[in-house]
Amino acid sequence: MDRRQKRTRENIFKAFIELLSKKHYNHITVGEIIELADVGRATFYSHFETKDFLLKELCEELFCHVFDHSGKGNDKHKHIFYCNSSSSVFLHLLQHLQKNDNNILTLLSCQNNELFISYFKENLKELIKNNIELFDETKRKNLPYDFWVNHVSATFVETVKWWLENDKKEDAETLANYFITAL
Amino acid sequence: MDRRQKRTRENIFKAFIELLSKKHYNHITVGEIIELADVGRATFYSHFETKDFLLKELCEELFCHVFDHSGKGNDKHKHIFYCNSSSSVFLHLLQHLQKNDNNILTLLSCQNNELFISYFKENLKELIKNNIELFDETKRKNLPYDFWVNHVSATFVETVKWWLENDKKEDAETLANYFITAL
DNA sequence: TTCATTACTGAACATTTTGTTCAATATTAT
DNA sequence: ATAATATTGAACAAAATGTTCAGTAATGAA
Repeated sequence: MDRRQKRTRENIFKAFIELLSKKHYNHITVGEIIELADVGRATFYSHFETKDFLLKELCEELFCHVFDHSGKGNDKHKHIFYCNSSSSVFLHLLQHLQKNDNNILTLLSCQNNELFISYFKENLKELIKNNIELFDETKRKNLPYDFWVNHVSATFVETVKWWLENDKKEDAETLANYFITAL
Repeated sequence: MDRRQKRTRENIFKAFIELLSKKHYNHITVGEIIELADVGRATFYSHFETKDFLLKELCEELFCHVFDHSGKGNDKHKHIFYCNSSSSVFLHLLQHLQKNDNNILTLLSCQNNELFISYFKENLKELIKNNIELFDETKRKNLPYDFWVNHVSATFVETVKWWLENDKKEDAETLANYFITAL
């Protein structure tokens, strides 16, 4: 890919994330994005059909990168679920979040976090499905599979949201305990 | 209140709900709303400052009505939590939902349900706080109060969402059992 | 280095949507 | 009946969207 394209794309993403951390998605205009990204209007539209598509591509790029489901590639992220207890799974994920890798924490904390929470949750579900045996066996057997996967994923997401809304006071271990206790 | 005002307001709400059930909030224009509601542009803006305010007022009117927290008024809704088990609480609420009272089911099922889910969840929290003793005592004592309230509320909401996304196949009793089992 | 290719620019443009204004009209409560 | 008030519709400015295109700059490959 042409260096110019990559640079433009990154500048737009960066500007978009910065704006998202400050104001509501609906009130961000293409004009603001291109001004902050310092690219021409025509350039923006040659990269992204609309603002909605920009959002979608940002989500896909970020979340697919962090939650790498493919068997290939390096093992940087795949290790996340190579644990033997559900609490250490949570710890690993939290540690990634705390470092604000790929600005995921920024996006999960922003006004429009529902947009990103849903991506986060969907990716979590895949991970949980692949490690379903780590969680309470009795409940798993007494509930529909989809329901249970959704519940574990939702509980995880809610734990993170609660943590974010309470100024991230707790450390990873404490939070992991809350998660496991609630489940 | 002047009959004209009430009628206009109701027409606008009705048109807005109909549009919300068909398309995304962001893509609904004031022009569409007033056309469907059959009111003048100036009239719309004399009632609601912006589309965002229309949304807010709709939410407040609907949810505050169903979840009547005040001690006064008739007992139509207050009875919801006059139960002696958490599963019958859930049954009561589900029964209300199933009747699509005040179009709440329509809104919780629409494309933008996050907007309404958050109102639903906040109102649920209040009800849960007032009936916290109905739920698992061990967990309640081992988790921060806010965390536990949020978890119960979120689990409830997720159960309803799961039900909606799976074409409402289960009956109220089955769903109540899932909720209690997960909790 | 040269050169063909490709991306970016910026300004102009049509179009859509927003939110306001106001004089004329219709409805309401008393 | 009438005074007060809500609605109308049309016109308006302002803002945002998405497109076009000729000119310029950066890039990768030879």
